[in-house]
Parts: sequence; structure tokens; C-alpha cells
Amino acid sequence: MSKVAPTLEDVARVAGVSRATVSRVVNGTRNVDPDIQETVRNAIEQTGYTPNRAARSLVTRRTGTVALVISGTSGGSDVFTDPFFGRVTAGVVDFLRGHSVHPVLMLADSDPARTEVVEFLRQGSADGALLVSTHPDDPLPARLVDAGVPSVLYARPGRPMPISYVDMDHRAGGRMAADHLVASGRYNITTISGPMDVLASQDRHAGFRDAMARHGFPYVPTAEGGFTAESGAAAMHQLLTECPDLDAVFAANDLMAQAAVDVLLEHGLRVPDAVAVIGFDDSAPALACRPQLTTIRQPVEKMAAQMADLLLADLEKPGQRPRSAIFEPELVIRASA
Amino acid sequence: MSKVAPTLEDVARVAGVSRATVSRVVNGTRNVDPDIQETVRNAIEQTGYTPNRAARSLVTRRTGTVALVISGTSGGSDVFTDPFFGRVTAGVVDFLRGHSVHPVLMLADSDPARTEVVEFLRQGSADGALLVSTHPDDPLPARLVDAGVPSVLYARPGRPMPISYVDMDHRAGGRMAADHLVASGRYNITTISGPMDVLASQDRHAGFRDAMARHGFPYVPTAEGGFTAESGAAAMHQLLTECPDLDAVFAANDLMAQAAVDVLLEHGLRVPDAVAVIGFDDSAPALACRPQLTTIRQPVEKMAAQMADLLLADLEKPGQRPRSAIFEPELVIRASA
DNA sequence: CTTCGTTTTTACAACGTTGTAAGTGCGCTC
DNA sequence: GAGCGCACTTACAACGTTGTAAAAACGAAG
Repeated sequence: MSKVAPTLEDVARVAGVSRATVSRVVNGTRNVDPDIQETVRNAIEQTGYTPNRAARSLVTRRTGTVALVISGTSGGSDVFTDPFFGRVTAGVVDFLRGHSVHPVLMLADSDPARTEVVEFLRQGSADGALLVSTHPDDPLPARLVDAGVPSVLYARPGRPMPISYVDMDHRAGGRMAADHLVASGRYNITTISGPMDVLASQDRHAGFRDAMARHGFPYVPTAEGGFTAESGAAAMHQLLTECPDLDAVFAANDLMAQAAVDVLLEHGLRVPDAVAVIGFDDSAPALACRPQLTTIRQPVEKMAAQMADLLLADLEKPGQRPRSAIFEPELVIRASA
Repeated sequence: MSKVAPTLEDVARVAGVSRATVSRVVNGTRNVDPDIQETVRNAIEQTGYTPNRAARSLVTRRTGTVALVISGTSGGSDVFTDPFFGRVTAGVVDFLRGHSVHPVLMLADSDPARTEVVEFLRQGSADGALLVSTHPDDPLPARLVDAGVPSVLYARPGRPMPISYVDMDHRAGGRMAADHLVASGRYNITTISGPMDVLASQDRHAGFRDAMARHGFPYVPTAEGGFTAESGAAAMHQLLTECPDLDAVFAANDLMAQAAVDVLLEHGLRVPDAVAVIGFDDSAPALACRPQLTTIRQPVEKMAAQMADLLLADLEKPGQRPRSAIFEPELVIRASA
């Protein structure tokens, strides 16, 4: 049972000055006599005063809070076991904490949930939105733009719209994988793609296939996965059936790559001796996997931080033109390829 | 550039009624003439009105937000790659979303950060706190209690204090592991404990050792780990040196168990043929590991949901006595033991 | 046709802050 | 010593909502 929170009024009474003076001391301290400042500070100390956030927000129209929205995922709440989202969260939290801004976590995996997100922001419960939207036909980005909510996307929007975003050159990543496999002398190269209704998957795949074609491999056996371990295992089985003499696999993320390795080993195929495997992302599973995965690094934490940075910049001076930041992937060579 | 948000006043003008009436329609709709209700609803629709959260909070003293605080971790922000925290987050988010309450994510890994958390809550930026505090000497729980902030802990507090919490019977979990290993005929049983300054680690270890003693094994070779893969690998190496003929390892979490398996395999020791390995938690790595881990399941998501439930109950009717909920572990038998 | 209850609506005072305009004191100039 | 800036402080009106007390509308009863 806490004592009622002290207010500016209370502090002012104790210090023997007016509310406005106390307010000026609490915020930017301009034009306040040093002696009085001292007195007021003591009074604040003594009363244990803390400014009330709601009252402050009401007049400043700022909350010091942004929404971190995971949108367009089908799967519900097991998103948080996916290392990707953990990394996004880490990057965002890490950046924001230096700016005394706090993220509110929201899942927008259904239409009512999306409406709730829009409402939340229109109510002014948060100053802006950081949106991790995987599916190009996700209506949320457009709805946020329409509502005039300052927002930044992770990954470019499905259709062009005036909104800032960070992204990576996924095609370049796919290309790197192809180059590396070809350079290491593989001939029967296959790939496990991500879900084809995700832009990043399309890009990784396109980059990979283009580079393969340039290397003289016009056709690449492909199985579509869903970015999960199970789907990766299933895809690997499928590839082994269709193409028993394969000697390399490029998987569109590490989770699937790891599952692929397991399936290969079960079939008595040694990695990388018999089959080279290359993953994507360079997240925890890449290191946990035996052999450790050669993979294409996506600097997720940096990108997430940049996303937060763009949003804060927009909040700082509103109405700027949308900005984008594209990051480069990096080939990380370990044991699997 | 969004048009200025419409206010109650605007809606009232359009509907030709007073603010208060509109307010009553928006909230609990008692004592409003159905015809007028209809008119007001249309006006709301037409103006695109959304209640302002700050103004509402100011008078109701509720924000519809709770803080989800990860406290006492040394490691900074790679917490989010630990499957445990992902599962906590998933459980919390999943429960809260059904109650239109949103979690604000906060890291309290330093003293200033802890102060910021307390300030945040005292400011009324959130209605209460969900605290995942691992170290028993973490000052945050006591500070929150002192500040009169409604809070619920994941894991019992280091020292008794009037605060609600959820926890698991970690001793029972340790016991189960011991029983299983002994029952399957192992003789040279060893263990990789969690960090000993964490209560859960102490309990798991104590339960394990007690049960071992009861089975006639008074001494169990032990190496202390830090719940990370690296520390697990190091601990496994240490055990192998001290005790080369070991035939079983109980690791205090799955991450370390997985690393232990890898080290064993590198040493040419087959799992479970030569050495049985049993983990703890039943999180993603347990399934990703080859062989899949036999482990002690901790129902993290359920516990996290319960934690949120307790907090919401306390917010609903404040001033109730603290409550606790203790969950039972479960032995999950897979391939590793 | 008045009077009384009931139901519905309205006006108004909070809630705790910020920002602005008006005030107070004080030292300076002429 | 009156007038004038300057530095600082104060009183007051927002901000958009909720809740309460007072007022209005409307039947029903006397």
C-alpha cells in the first residue's frame, strides 16, 4: 500500500516556490537561481517526488515509448523461440535504452490484433512503431502510414509506400553462398529456400540462382522450407530423394541448415566431406551445430538498432522524407562448407 | 503528417450531445438512450475518434501496460538469444494479449538501469512489474516492494519479502534426473551445475545430490557452469579430466547439456551408449541436439502466464496478500539417456 | 394539474503536468 | 530619483479524459 504519489504542488509547497519553478528545475534547468535550484532539489529529495508520466504525456504529446511489432507471422507466439526475433529484440532494446525510450512488445498475427496495434498507436500510447513484417501482403504497414504513425520497417514493404526501412542485400547473400560452393568444387548443388511468400526468401533464392547460372548451372534442385527446423528436415529429405547424388546444400537460414545437417548425417553422409552445407543468418544454431555452420551473416542486431535510430530521428524532427538503410551480408566460413 | 486527433469534444459536437454522454458510450454503456447511442457511435465513426490514452490514464491511474523486467543478468543484451527468456516472453505476451495489456520490455542489468525501472514504475508508466530476477542478491525486488509497486517474480526472492511469485520445484527436477540415471544402471554419474549464485541452480543441484546419496552415491563429481554453451563445454572437459570413466552427466540446463554432448562425441564417447546425458528445461536445444535430449521439463510458458495472471489479479483488487504458485517438473525421455 | 420518482443528460471540477504571459524585484543609466 | 532593462518568478490556461452533482425530461400517481 503505497502512500499517494507526491505532486509538483507538494514539492512547490515544501520548497516555498511555485509549481512552474519546480517544473523548470525538473526539466531543462534554464533561468533558475542556483540557490532556489538547490532548495527545490532538496524538496524533491525530501518528498520523493517523481513526475507523473501521464500528465506529462498529455501536454507534451510524447510518451517515451515505441511499439515493437512482430507482424504477419502465422505461427502465434512461438516466434520468440526463433533466434531471429530474439536478435531483433536485443538490438532494439540495446539501442533504445541509451535514449530512455522503452519498447512495448506487440504481436500482430491476426486482423483484430493488427487493429489493436493501430488503435494503440493512434491513442498515443506509443510515439511510433518498429515493424518486423515478413509477409509482403501484410496490410499493417499501409495502415500505419495511413494513420500517420511514425514507423520504420525491418525489410522493405511489399508495395512501395512512403515509409522508412532497413534491409539487407539478400540477393548478394545468395550470390555469396553460390560462389563459395562453386569455388570449393561442388557440382551437384541444391538449395532449401525459405517460404516463397517472403521477400527475403525470394531475394536470397534469386541471388543464389542467378549466381549459379552465371557459373554454368542453369538448374538448381530446390525444396521450399518454412524457416523452421522441421520444415528444413522435410526439405532435406525431399532433396535427397529427388537428387541422391547431391554434394552441397544452401539453406536459407541456419535453423533449416542445422536440420539438414542432421538429416544428412542420419543418411550416413558426412558434412562437409560428402555434402557441404551453408546456412544463412549466423545466429546461435550456426555455432551450436556440429560441424559448425558456414553461413551468410545478417547483422540483425545492427539493423535493428538502425531501425530504432531512424524512428527516433523521425520523432525528433517529424515530417522528414522516409529513409532506408541497406546492409551488406558477409560470408562466415566455418566447418560445414 | 496526420490531421490532429479528434477529441471527445469534437465527437460531442457532431453528435449534438455533451462530452460526458460520449464518454459513457465509449466506456461502459450504462444509462444511455439507445437512439442517442446510435447517433454517438456514428459520430465516432465519422470523426475517426480514438480516446487519448494519456488523458485517460491521468484520471483513471491505469495505463494498461506492465513492465517485463529481466534483472540481475550480468551478460547485457544477449539474454534474448537464451531460449529461456524467449519462452518467458512468449508466455507473458500470450497471456496479456487476451486482456488488452501490453508489456514493456526492460533490462535491469546495472544499478542505474534498476533505478530507471523503479522510476518508470513510480511515474505510473506501467501498472506493475513482472520480474525475472535470477540472482538472490538482486536489490530490485526489495526496491519495488518498498516503492509499493505491484510486482510478481519469476522464482522466489533471495530473502523472504511480501511479494508474489511463481516458481518450480527445482529439487524435484534434480531428483528425477538422479533417479532416472540410477535406474538405467549408470555408476559413474557426474553433473554440470548451473551458476551457484542462482537459487534455481542450487536447488537443482541439491535435489540431485540428495537423491544420489539416497541411492548410495555419497559423492558426485561436479563442475560448475554458467548456463551457456561455452561454459557447458568447459565443464564437460573438466569432468572428463577428473573422472575419465564417467558414464552419465546431468546438466542443469539444455544449452549446457547440448554442449556436453558435443564434447563427449569429440572424445569418441557415444551418447547414450557410453555416456548418458540428461538436460534441464526442455527448450529448443533439447530437440535440436543429436541425439535428442532426455531432459527435465520446466513449463516456462505456463509459469510466465501464471505470473502475468497473478499480477493482473493484484491490479484488479489491490492490497491482497502475496500469492505463490509452484509448478512441478516432468521427466521427458528422449534419446540421450 | 400538480407532485414525486426515475431515468437520462449536462455542466463542472478534478487529474498533474507544461508553457506563456504577466508580474516582481533589482541594479543600472541619465 | 524616476525610468528602463534584465533576470527571475508566479499565476493561469491549456491538454483530453472521467466522475459527480445538479438539472432536465418524462411518466405515473395523487
